[in-house]
Amino acid sequence: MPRTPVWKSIAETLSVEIARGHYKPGDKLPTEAELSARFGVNRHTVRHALSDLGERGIVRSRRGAGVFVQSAPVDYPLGKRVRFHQNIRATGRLPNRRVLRLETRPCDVTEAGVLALSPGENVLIYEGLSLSSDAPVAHFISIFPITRLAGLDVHLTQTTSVTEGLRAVGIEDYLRAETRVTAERTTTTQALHLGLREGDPLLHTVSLNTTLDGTPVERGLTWFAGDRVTLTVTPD
Amino acid sequence: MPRTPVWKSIAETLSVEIARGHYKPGDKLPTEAELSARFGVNRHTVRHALSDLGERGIVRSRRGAGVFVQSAPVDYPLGKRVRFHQNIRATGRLPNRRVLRLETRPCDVTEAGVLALSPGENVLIYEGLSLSSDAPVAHFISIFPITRLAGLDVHLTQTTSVTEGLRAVGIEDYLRAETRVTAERTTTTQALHLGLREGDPLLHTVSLNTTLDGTPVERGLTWFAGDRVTLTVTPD
DNA sequence: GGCGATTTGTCCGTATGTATA
DNA sequence: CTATACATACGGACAAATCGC
Repeated sequence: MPRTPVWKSIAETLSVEIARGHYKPGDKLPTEAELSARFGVNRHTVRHALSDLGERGIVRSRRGAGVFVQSAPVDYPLGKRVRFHQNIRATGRLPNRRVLRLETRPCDVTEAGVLALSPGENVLIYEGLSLSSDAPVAHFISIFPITRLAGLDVHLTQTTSVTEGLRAVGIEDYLRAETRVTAERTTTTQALHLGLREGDPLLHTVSLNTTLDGTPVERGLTWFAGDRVTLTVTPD
Repeated sequence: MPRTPVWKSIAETLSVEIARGHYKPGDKLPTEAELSARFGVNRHTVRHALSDLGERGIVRSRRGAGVFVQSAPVDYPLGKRVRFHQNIRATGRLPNRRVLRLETRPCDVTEAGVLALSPGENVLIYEGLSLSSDAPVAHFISIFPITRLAGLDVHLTQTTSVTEGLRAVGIEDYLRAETRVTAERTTTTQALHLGLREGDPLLHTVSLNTTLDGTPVERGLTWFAGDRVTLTVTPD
């Protein structure tokens, strides 16, 4: 059983403290000397941890000045309305999407049940990456009941916003009916897509969006990079 | 009369041992080689039994790692009121807690801010494990403003329910003001406590409970075993 | 701008445990 | 079993960049 290296646990500790907001973007971390005193290790070991955080884009070091927090996790509120573009823009970042797949195929049994479709009815599969200022924060697969949303596939090739795509096919508003959250490990391909290392933790959500009258419009599967996103729940 | 296949009786034996709690959720079963030695059959026969258990969702095998008991994850709703004992009981399991620490110390700056305390005022630290039918599902640290909840420490030695403890000091009801969710990896000690392997993913929540008039009564840090708990969010 | 203290970057070396050929 | 390679961790020395006075 391989023991986890000291430098790795230090990197994890610091990354969590940054994620908690203990150190905010732009803040200067303690000096390498202070950190090595705090963790009771050699300065080189701290440097190893810091260089790891640097590679992940979490901190950046400036010789003679110090090590500074580069990026903090995005706060991602789960409320009545969950809108990716809005959520990202609210943190002062630029939302974007990279499409990996856009295809139509017959639904399976669970999809039929969740989306209230007849067995074999077609669904639109929309898979891609969610970017926040060019940094990938999530891998998503959206499943739409295309038979009720004719033309959505075309609109999704023209806009990166699901909300806009739905509006173009007549859905003015929609609500988040349920979100289920679990923690998972990255698969190899997800690690590649999200720029993580294999086995890094992910927040996996399974969600259902419906129209105001309760008709399902989207089943969403999303894998958020665990150290780049904080889901927030605030009952109204 | 057709005799029951060997693989089927092996599957039945293992399934009973899991149900008895001999192997708890998250536990690693013996290797296929060990099992084939134990039952005196070929490894392929054991594989047949394990694949049967896998199809029934009782175990899950991970290449290169082993075969693991895959309990159905507990649904854990995050709403206006979040109550551990109620949530677990609602799934037909038996809730319990194991106390690791119960101590009073002066609060730090973040605690003072969150709990609306003066710097240096005392807080009660309540750390332990949350169990669902004896299987550990979470590691928690609760921080209470003990100066406003005199006697809570005594009551928490007599009940495992935070809700009951708070009622005993006059808090009849309390609300979940906010929950923040991130994904992390287990530390070595957490892996030991939760019966997970080092690096396994955790759901980490940071929460705040307040009285009806908004006075903070508990800051909670909780680490849920990622594969044993599903947090559910349903806006009212 | 100059100067010195601070801080990171880079190099030298030593020792240990683990995996692999 | 030996030999080899690699990752980890520690210790020290000095160069280069930065910042405050």
